[in-house]
Amino acid sequence: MAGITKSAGSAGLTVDAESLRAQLDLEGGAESDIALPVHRLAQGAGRDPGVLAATLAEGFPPDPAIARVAAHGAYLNFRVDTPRLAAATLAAVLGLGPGYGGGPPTPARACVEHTSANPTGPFHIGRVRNAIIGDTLARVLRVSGVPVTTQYYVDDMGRQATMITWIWSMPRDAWPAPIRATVEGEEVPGEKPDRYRGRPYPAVSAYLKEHAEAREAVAALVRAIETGQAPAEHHALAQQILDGMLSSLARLHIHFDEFVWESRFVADGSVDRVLDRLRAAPHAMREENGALAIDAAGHGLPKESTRVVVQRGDGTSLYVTRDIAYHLEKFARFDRVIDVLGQDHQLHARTLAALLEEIGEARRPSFVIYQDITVPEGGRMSTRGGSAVWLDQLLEEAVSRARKEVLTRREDLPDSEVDRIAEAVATAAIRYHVVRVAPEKPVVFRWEDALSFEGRSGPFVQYSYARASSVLRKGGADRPPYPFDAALLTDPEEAALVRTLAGFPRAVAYAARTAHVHTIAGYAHELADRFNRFYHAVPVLKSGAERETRIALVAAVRQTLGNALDLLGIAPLERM
RNA sequence: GGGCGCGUAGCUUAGCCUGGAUAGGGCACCGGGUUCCUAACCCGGCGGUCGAGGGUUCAAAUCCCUCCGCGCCCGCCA
Repeated sequence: MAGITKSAGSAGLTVDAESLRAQLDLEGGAESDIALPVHRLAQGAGRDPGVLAATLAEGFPPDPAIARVAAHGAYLNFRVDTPRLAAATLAAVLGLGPGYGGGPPTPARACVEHTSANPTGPFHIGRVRNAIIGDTLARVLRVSGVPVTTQYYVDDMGRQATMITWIWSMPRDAWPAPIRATVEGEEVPGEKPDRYRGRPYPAVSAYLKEHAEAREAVAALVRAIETGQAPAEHHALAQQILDGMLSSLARLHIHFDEFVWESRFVADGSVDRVLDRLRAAPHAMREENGALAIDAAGHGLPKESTRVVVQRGDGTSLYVTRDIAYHLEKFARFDRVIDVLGQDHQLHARTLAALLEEIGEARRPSFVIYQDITVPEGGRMSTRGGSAVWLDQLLEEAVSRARKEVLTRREDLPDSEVDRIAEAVATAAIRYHVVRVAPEKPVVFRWEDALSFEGRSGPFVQYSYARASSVLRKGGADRPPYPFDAALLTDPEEAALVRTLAGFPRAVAYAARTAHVHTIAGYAHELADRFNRFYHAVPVLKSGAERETRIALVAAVRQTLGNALDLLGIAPLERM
């Protein structure tokens, strides 16, 4: 940087280092590691860009970090000094270990709320994107130095959960026939509770559409729950189904720090306090039947959704109102509040923000919105339409395929090890497949894509990690120290690998700043890819004087790959 | 109708915030590579009007406008 300003100075230009920095291309191209297009400078000075680039290259003072400067057309290309970069990078990776890529601790506490699926049945693929994005984001923020608490908001207040209680609190012979049919005949002993208890749900939902008296019964139950008169089994049913869903998520290495039950905000009076504030809000209005609404026009909501009802005519609360209470609590405990939401909740998010403004609350959550996972036939995955694929089904299929893959290449492993590897490979494939796409892009669920173990996949990264582990193992270099002489790393593949390694902290910082966690998946693939190329091009254990140094490089790759896998919630494998 | 998002080779995806040099991967397809550290790998090839049109700019996949197509939402559901 200083070199450029100096060179520009001797060429008779004054340049602002700040604006110059913004123009630098840090990724570089085929010819460079760092590039500077000089068009803008040339234009400002009324010079010819090509000539100016050449002049600047000529006048560039020697810099130990820069091996070579050359003008190429209107571009100034810098090649960094590989040994120097390698020395710094290897020292950082090997010195920091699991901490490489992370940031210093920061005091601002964050809450990441994600998943929060209603406890009404098994977890399906349509919901898994939320869980994977949310969990990955929490991991990325944590290593970036942010103290993160993850929360799962359990809706035990709404109609959905109430429908489960309604049906299960009735004696079985009192169930309407079409609903009863869903649990009879194919009842499986020992079936997961989410599956078993969720079985009647689609039928109940359909039944209610046709039967007003059943709808009224459910509404009465909602009122009872609201006033603390919930049937004894209400909470236990929700907990059972939740436990079933959580055991599936646990296989994807997704866990939560806290579970926040929605009913709490009704029970502790905070919803009432929110309603008091809403009643006093500038745009509150009372509907004919006693319902309370807010005219939220002027808060930037789309035209036809400005009248927001916050309390039903029968006095019961609504989801958005309870959500305000929940957010007020989050604001009291955390400095940053992040909600991971499907795009179908987009309007809810904006409504929430509008209502927070209505009651004079200055703070807002930030939202990570992702598009749905759809089925190939079109449309979202639906339990009722029978298009839902359960996460458990996907896991089962993935494990069975992974097992087959392991067995075709490893006959030497004990069964327990095969199982362990198959499970790890299966979850890697699923997590990677879901997280690799930018959240704003829609994803169509296809079995063959979700179960891919090669190319741009989780298992590919795991494989590279296992390969690096194998090299270290065979080289008798399982543990530090890893002495190295960076001056020996002169092969182009080594240089490229070092540059990729050096880019990890930047990749993590970017993901943390933008919540675009899919970029970590891209980085992991890039590093694995570079390592595989290096592996094929350059001998490690069979090399001569470079052996120690290359072993150190492999150790650094293994460490960084491991750190990236950890961010993705994927288990590293020493062998596979 | 309104709001939000998306549209990049046969399929899939990165890049868009912060405009720069021949738009980067993967799958599929074609051709190679294993007496050698794990072939879930590597090398080469094929394949692109970056949805369409206009504008801004020395320079547009990227910024602005219009249009087209697809998805979601517009409940006293969550």
